[in-house]
Amino acid sequence: MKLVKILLIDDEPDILEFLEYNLLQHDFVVEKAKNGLEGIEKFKSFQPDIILIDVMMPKLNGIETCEKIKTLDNSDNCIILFLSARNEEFTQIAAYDAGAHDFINKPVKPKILIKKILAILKQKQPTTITTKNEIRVDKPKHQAYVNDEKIKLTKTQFEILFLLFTHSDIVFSREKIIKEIWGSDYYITTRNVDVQIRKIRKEIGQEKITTIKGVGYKFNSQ
Amino acid sequence: MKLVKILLIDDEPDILEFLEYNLLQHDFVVEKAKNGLEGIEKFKSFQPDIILIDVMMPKLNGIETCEKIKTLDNSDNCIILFLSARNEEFTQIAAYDAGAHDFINKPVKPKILIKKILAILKQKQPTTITTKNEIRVDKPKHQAYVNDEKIKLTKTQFEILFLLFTHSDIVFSREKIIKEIWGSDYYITTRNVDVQIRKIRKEIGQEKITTIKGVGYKFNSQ
DNA sequence: AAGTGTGTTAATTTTATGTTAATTTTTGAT
DNA sequence: ATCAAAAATTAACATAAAATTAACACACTT
Repeated sequence: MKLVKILLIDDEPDILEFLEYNLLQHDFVVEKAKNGLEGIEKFKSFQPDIILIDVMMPKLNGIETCEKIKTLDNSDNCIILFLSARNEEFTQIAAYDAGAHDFINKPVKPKILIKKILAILKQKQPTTITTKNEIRVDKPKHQAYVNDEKIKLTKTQFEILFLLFTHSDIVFSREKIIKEIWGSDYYITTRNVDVQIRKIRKEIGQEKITTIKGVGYKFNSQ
Repeated sequence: MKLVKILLIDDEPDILEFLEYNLLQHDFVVEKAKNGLEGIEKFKSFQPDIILIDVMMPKLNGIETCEKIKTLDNSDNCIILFLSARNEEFTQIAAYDAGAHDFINKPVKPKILIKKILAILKQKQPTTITTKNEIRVDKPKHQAYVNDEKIKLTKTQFEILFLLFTHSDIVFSREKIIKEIWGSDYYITTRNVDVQIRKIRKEIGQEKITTIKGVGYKFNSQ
């Protein structure tokens, strides 16, 4: 199963530690941020599946941070849960308006928090849509796009593109590609990879995949 | 937009009235049940998108009712929210274990309830009666239409169409289709799926369902 | 200029799917 | 309980599409 990434944003170090401790008991991957700005930066680099964010924070509060994150790429794939000791009605309404998925009252009860997260994950449909420059790859739909235009790729071509795309700038040898796509005990000529790469390039543009002579291929992130 | 059906289960008539009043302000379709047994019956006939259920009820309590509903057909498409004055930890954990999506403390604040429901609906994938291009699928009636004309599909064919239709553009492998329609411990040849797909295509048109060679089938949203 | 690695195209092989018909199972009526 | 009809399932074969290979061209290195 895919690992679930959770970003914690809270100005109180004790709470961060407490939440992290409890989440780590359940194989979640956790990142912490101690204020809204740091949270926004961590969101960009970490690309969490779920954010737990405190409402009351100095400078940028939770709701403002949430609004900001909602304007960023891939925020649709991310669920935002608010934490707060204040359970006044207007705060909660503001949180939902900002795009919150749910509201959790402090003090947080770990068992309930975990249950809630698991319930949410069960609901959440798989997406795995990743965007980079003008290319977009959607695994469940088995569809790649160039500037939002669908392109035609066969199964093998799609899988090779997906592999390179999700590991941008990393060079893959032909042997490595064969191993990843076909499996380690499958024997085909490396020239086959060239042919598939050519067909992918034809669809997404020549320059997107670079050949490193004597080494292999890589997808360029910019 | 598609109408959202909400089933209320609570033994206190006042609360039923109060909830109904507030939900009707927002174009939800509401049904009421005054105990767990009635709730289960209403679930079968009404096929709600969301259930709001009280935990504390005489005879069949909320959690027992929830467990029962979860064993019925289509319960996967239905989100269950618990209402309770008791917010003890063990009650909440039992509720989540029973398949609850969330837990709402009484007294219910209408504005927050509405926000919460809207947030959930935004997350939720489409279900019951949905229309896409010229196709329409009506789950309770077990009937599909092309340009408002009824078409003839058998049970299996309808279910496959419904599965693909409610997850448009997402590719389903034959194995996945078998698992979803027949169940995970049912063994039939994958070729059977092809035959059923052929019959569906014959009714709704060839081009509505695309074959992704080596992967599976998908319903095209446009 | 020879050697190596890659690009490209076309030919070939393999595989997945489409399709039909035959068989088995289920359903529903009497 | 029996039978007929409908549906589900399988089997067999045809066909189209994709994967794979082979062959050759080209660029670059030494």
